[in-house]
Amino acid sequence: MALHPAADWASLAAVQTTTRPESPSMSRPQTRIQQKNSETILQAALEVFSTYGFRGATLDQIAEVAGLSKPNLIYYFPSKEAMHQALLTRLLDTWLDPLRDLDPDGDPVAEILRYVRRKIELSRDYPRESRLFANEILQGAPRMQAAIAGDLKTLVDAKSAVLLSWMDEGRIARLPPQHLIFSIWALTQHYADFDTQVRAVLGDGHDPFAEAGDYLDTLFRKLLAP
Amino acid sequence: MALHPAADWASLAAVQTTTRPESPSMSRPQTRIQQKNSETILQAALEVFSTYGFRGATLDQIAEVAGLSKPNLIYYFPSKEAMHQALLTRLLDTWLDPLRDLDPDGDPVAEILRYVRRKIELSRDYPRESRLFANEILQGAPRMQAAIAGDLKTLVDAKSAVLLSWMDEGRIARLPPQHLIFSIWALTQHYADFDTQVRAVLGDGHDPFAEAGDYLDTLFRKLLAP
DNA sequence: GCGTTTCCTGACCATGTGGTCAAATTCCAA
DNA sequence: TTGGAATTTGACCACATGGTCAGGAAACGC
Repeated sequence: MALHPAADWASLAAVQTTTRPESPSMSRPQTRIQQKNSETILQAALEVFSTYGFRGATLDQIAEVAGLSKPNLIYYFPSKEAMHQALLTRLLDTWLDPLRDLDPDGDPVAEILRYVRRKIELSRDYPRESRLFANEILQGAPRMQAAIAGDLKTLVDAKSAVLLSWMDEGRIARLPPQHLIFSIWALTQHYADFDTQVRAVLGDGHDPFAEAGDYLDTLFRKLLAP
Repeated sequence: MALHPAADWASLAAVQTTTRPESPSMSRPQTRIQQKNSETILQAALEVFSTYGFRGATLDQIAEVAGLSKPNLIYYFPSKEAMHQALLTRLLDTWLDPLRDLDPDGDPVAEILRYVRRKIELSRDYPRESRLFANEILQGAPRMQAAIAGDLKTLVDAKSAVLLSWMDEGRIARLPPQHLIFSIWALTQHYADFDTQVRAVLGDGHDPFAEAGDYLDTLFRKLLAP
């Protein structure tokens, strides 16, 4: 008799700004149908949210893309809000993983270039996720404030310390570490978020992401050279 | 007896994807009241559109921000669409001006750094405009396709040629010129579009735009050095 | 096969939304 | 001061939207 079987409420706490009092922590089993349909719904929701933002997206549209009825969506997720939350939660991990992997014991330039490369690959392979994130931040991060000021800031602070130590050792140029990280985000996500513009300006016969990979490799090599 | 007195239809043609057949090109006079109110409305619309995107914005919200009644909005602009168009049209000029000013006869590095500085200032002083633009492109530029593939591409092509000639003369490093331009856009607009994130990560006691100005100056100096 | 749980949907509802309209009010030149 | 034009708005409309609900259809354990 469990309502909204697929919604993994426990995992939402991470992103939620206001804490829910209850969280029934219901029957976890997840049947195969549940697995499949909630995934279908999330993919459709990602498609629509990433294009129109939270307010601009409609359940009817998501239902159409998912090929399911509107009440069926609500069977799996209690609300539009919940779909959005589920997407954001999942997104944040994917997004931060590459930065987490920055190895303090590795070669500084190689580590940073590897991070840049992985971020470009994320932009190429998951542009909708990138746009979903961009939409959320553009709107002032109303549903991610906590995660940004919390997990994300903590991680950036930690990695900034690593960068600073590399700079102190003279292994890379001395630069404001946070802004260095911002520039990696800006440059890589630009190719996903502004894809339309990039392609229109480049015209035909270009592979934006391949070119971006080379260009950014050069850029950061020159920037980081002590 | 002119309806929608403030809407400057002639100027909209530039951005419009589908060409309007008529365009009455009505009485241009523009009374002081018209001037004031249409400006108030556009400011309010900018505020709301830039935050929620076109579909996420509502006339009621815009009316509330403008301090005017909803029918009064429609008295000045025939539709929500028209407000959006008016904003985009105005925006594009402001946005491209600094790039237009890139002087082929000036000192290459100085010219590019000046462009970067002006773009950062735009981000600092007109963040809403930047976000409006970002929102539009994120959604696939449904209302700016023509302008992007037209005016903007033309301008970028022209300036790319200038950059290439500078590279040929060995005055700046050889780089793909379009991507060089993209990186200027990405890095400068990031500070307006992702302001929330930037501030959350930096924490208190920072002046994001001032720091960005210095950082980007360094970045492009190193990047452009032959 | 059968009872129970899971899954699905047509019909519906309250509210929000873009936009209209007739009438009221304000502005301004003669 | 007054008459016509410009400006403003309350009331309204058709439609879209998020979400509900009662009941039907599959799926599953036995």
